[in-house]
Amino acid sequence: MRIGELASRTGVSVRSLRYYEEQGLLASTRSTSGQRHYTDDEIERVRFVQRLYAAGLSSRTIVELLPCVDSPSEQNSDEAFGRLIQERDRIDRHINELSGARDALDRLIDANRAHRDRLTTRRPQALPGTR
Amino acid sequence: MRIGELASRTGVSVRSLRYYEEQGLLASTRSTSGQRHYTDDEIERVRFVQRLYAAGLSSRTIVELLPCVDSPSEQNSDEAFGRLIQERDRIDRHINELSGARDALDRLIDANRAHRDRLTTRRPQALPGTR
DNA sequence: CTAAGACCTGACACTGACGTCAGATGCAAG
DNA sequence: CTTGCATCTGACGTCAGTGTCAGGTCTTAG
Repeated sequence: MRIGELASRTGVSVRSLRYYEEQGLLASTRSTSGQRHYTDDEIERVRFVQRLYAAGLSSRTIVELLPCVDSPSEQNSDEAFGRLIQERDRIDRHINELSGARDALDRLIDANRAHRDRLTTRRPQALPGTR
Repeated sequence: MRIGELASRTGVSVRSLRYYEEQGLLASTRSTSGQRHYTDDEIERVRFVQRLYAAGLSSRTIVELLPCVDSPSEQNSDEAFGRLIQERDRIDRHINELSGARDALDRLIDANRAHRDRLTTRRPQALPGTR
């Protein structure tokens, strides 16, 4: 398939796909005229990359752990494997941060809701004399 | 305290503190010569803001829900309260995304470790307790 | 008083993933 | 063949939080 189809099937913009290739995240074969062609496998690849992006990894970091993705059977450089572990742990810590922030918001929500409820129980739903 | 002390006590750069003020996230009183002065309360405020930044909220968004932080006892605009709920849910969804990514990395780690173990079982010394 | 260091404002630089535009070429349909 | 859309490369724009520099003022120790 060509780049437009890959874009629409993954929900990723054409611009981004070209960027991924530029960063070494995505490969394509080229027709004689220079147009990119992809196999269905690339769909998975794009989704995987998207997922890591969403998890806060940079393209540089993703590139560094691609050896573990593309040939886990070979003895990949310890560097790549180390990155993998490192990023997993970073995500773990990030999840904890987010949980903390969510809890803080939850407390705020409760505090605010308490006051709101006091209003709405006295005057059920909406002020009658407004306007 | 002055801005330098607030910076060192929160671990946030002086530049950032001024930026926070510019964005309406942080208040300061000014001495006659124009220098910023803070009370201890601002330490908490800065940490709160940092926490929300870490959770992916933009300064604009944080500003929008500050009414709920600063005066939860008043009936704040539904808009601010709505934002609060909305951001809480966004964080929740983000946590799920991250969990998915982490699981994907875990699977990769296992796959790679399997091959590595085959090497390391021949030559002991391995990674003993690396989960 | 003086020197050093903290602080002030204002401005520009940077990063990274992408949007967007321009100008050229490719390709399928009428 | 032509028309029109897809694609190509290359370049510049964006956004947000922050670094950093310049040129000036304030504060405090000695």
